[in-house]
Amino acid sequence: MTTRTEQKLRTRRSLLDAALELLSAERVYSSLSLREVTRTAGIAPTSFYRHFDDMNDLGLALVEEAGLALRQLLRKARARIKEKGTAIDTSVETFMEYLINHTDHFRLLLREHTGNSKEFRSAISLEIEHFVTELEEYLKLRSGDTNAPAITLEERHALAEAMVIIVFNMGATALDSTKKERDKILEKAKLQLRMLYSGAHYKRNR
Amino acid sequence: MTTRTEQKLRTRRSLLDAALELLSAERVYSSLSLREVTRTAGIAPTSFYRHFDDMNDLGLALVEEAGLALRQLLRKARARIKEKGTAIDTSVETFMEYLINHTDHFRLLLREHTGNSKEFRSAISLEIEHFVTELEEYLKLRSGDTNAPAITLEERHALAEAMVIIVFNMGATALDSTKKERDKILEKAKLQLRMLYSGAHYKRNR
DNA sequence: TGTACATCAGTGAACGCGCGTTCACTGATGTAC
DNA sequence: TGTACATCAGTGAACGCGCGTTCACTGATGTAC
Repeated sequence: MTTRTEQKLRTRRSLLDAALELLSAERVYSSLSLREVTRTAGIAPTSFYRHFDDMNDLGLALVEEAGLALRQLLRKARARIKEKGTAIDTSVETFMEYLINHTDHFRLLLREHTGNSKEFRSAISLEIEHFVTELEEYLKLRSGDTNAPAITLEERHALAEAMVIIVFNMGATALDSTKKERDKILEKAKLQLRMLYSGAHYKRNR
Repeated sequence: MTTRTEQKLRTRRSLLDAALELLSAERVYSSLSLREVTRTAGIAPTSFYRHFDDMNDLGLALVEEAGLALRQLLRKARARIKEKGTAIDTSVETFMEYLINHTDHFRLLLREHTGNSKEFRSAISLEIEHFVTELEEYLKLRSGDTNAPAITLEERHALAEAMVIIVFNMGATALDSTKKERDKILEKAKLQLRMLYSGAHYKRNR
């Protein structure tokens, strides 16, 4: 790679990083301004257009990165479960670990699900749906190993979705919490996931 | 009440309504401008200050109204359950009914949980927590009537919270859906709630 | 290797725009006597 | 009931500000020969 191309990529990176940095508890992506991002990145406002069409375009690039982190997380969690065997605990803990190491990207996924361009929202929904589908398949595969009663396809989908909703909600809450609060949030989420899992498999008539 | 006071209240109302109207799938509260709201309400920008300190102040008034709707919903749901007996179905259906009749207020509660002033976010969290607490107490009361095994206080809290998360998530998804999609979303939520409920009471070791 | 030209990331000036907020005002409504 | 004064919701002009975007430019890097 030539020097010029490398430099361009570095500038692009600093724009992405600047946007991530500006996202915080108080700020929502749609409230970031182009000038603010270039200011934070240390370049002229006009240079922005050498890298992205507009702020929406930059946002989509960030969602893609966040999706990448999410898929990495899935791989990591699967590997760990294979090793340790405790599916729910391991998953939730791995999720929390990623949350802490990729706080800014996760912020985007967990809370920008609303109020941006249609394209932006769909991109995020897609990442989340992918996550649900993966969990669904994992549950299906796993159902062979365990002696739990089989469940229907529809039930499995509802279960996977509910689990993801709980985990993402946990994530959104944990994002702006202290270490101590996070541990409580983590334990609560594990409990809720266990309720869902066993409720899905061992239903009773009320 | 004097004519002048009545007129002032009517103008205030039209400001609140204008803000609600401007909230939609694409817009987030923090992206609304004061001038835009006054324009929609049909008054001069400067008149805004006769009613609210700033947009944040107006937002808080809206959250309060939304909270009121939420408490009404709780009362209605309780009354209906007493009558019909099917707790989960009735609750979810009542929620959906309110969602449709108070779409704009619910939009605020369901998705402005993030990215506004601290005061604003706390106000919304408070309403949601109130909802959780009410559900918790209902579950406690109900536990006497049913022959389900007792659960701990901690479990009951986690259960109530998870149920509210699922219901609110259902609401957020339903907000921008067609009637047909809404019915599917409704049934899925019922299923997920049943999983939670029975999982909480009839746990098994995996 | 050296030279002449092409490319293109980054720039600074400039634009028109909508914003929040202030201010002194107006004129209808309300109140005191 | 009639009059004189007080209140105050709503206004229009004006402000300074940050915004997104355009444009012609510069000068370092890359390429052809």
